[in-house]
Amino acid sequence: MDFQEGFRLFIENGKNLHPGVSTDCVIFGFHDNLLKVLLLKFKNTSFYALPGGFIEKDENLEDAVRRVLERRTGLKDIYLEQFYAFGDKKRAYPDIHRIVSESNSVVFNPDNWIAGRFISIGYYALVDFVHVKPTPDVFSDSCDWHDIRELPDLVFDHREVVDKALESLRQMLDYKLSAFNLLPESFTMIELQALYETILGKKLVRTNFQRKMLGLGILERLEKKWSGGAHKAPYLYKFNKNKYLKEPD
Amino acid sequence: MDFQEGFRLFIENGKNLHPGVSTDCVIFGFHDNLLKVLLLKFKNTSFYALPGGFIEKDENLEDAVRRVLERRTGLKDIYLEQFYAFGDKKRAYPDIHRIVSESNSVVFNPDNWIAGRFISIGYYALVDFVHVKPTPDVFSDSCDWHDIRELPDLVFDHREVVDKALESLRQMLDYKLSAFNLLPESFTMIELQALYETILGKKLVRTNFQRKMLGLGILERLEKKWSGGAHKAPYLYKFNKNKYLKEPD
DNA sequence: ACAAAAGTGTTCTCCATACACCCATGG
DNA sequence: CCATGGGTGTATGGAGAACACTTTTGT
Repeated sequence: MDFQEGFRLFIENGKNLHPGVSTDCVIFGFHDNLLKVLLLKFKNTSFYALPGGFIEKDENLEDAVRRVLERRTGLKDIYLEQFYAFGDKKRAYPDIHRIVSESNSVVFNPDNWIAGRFISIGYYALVDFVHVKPTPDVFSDSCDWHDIRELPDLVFDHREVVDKALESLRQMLDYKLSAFNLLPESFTMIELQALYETILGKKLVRTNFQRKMLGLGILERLEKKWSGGAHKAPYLYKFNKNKYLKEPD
Repeated sequence: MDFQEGFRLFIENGKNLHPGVSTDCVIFGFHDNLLKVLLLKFKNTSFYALPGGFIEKDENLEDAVRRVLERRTGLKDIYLEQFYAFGDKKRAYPDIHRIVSESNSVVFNPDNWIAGRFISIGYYALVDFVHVKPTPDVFSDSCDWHDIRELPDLVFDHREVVDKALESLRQMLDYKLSAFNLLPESFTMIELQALYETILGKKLVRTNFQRKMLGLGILERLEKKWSGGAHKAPYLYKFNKNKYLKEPD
């Protein structure tokens, strides 16, 4: 489906949506020791934006977010945290929607509901990079990972949304032990440490980090890995959800 | 103004409001060593509810909350934290609105916008109990403090909202040092400790508590207090905002 | 004198940090 | 052998909890 037809259907569907509210998703992934965020680029523009969407009239807020996530990543059962509701009165962007529309030969009506103000609920998601199949929507010509330290300019207030998401992620890292959701099913200690270092933006001492992680009693050691390097093969670990659920609170 | 006229005007004003979104305010106060919450009781019913409201079309989300807070408490410049957005699809309560209306001789139209679903942004506020003048709105015959441990049944999902607010308050207590907002300008160490104990729901050791608080370097000691008891008068302390702003982050 | 408030000292545990060092193993 | 991974030991410092004890001061 092309942009024009997609836009027509999208706007028509407005009457089936819960009014006044949108969602923004900061989807974090981890690859090559870099923390990445999934961004869409609007067709025929250089406008980058976070994935997001709207809530259907008979749909739970979180389900609406999961629907968006599944479409952009191909994944169900994603780790998700709500982190903030953005409610500034300036959150209406008719100009951007107009430019995007006109860049795709669509005449934009400024009375269109999409041009109005939305209060947006921000969620961040943690996904296993290798399982994600980034999938653009009809309005985007790309859906790609971007290093969080080198994001392009973002439309709307999405830069602020990303910053707040990262801040929340950092704060919750130890408390919710959510980092494992960014790794594959099995991973090495070195990989886990690299992930923590990347998220927190600082070096950690290997021995202490390993003691701490193993001390949590939530890791299960599997067999060895690799036969590539000229050295000892690292152990593989797996996050044990059962052990995690026993302890906290 | 009576309920009927108020209701008519309120409903008419719907077109000036941002659609689909409401706000809920958990206003905490501290008195007689009890943590209290401000509740409204709908006129001629036994329905208790949190103060809350809607956002005007050209109004910031947080400003909308402050507008409600000022009307219910008489206070500006209230300490405020957003803690959660409630987005369940079942958040529409036509029956309750109908009963409230009919209890006040208003014929309720189920197509009325107020009967629809709202996504509600939850805020908690911390106020100085003695400065608050609880003020009911046209739909309420009382606006009163209630001990958080003995709340009456609440309408809508407001019980869940209160619980989540208290949880957030507890988590943020040390991090944001927000408890001082629940006390008068000046207070004694004993009062401060009682406040912490009430919020956290556990006893604290006096000596350690005082060392910790004084060690934060954010308290300013004033002159003495009292001449009531047959004993030494306690010091009065004041929260020093300047010292607080220097340290954190 | 008494009672409440305030302060000091000490001990323990737990945790994070830091660093030195050893062992294992695959080529 | 040596590079990498994995592990132990140990010292330090800080926070917090527990408790004993002293000092201050208003009536």
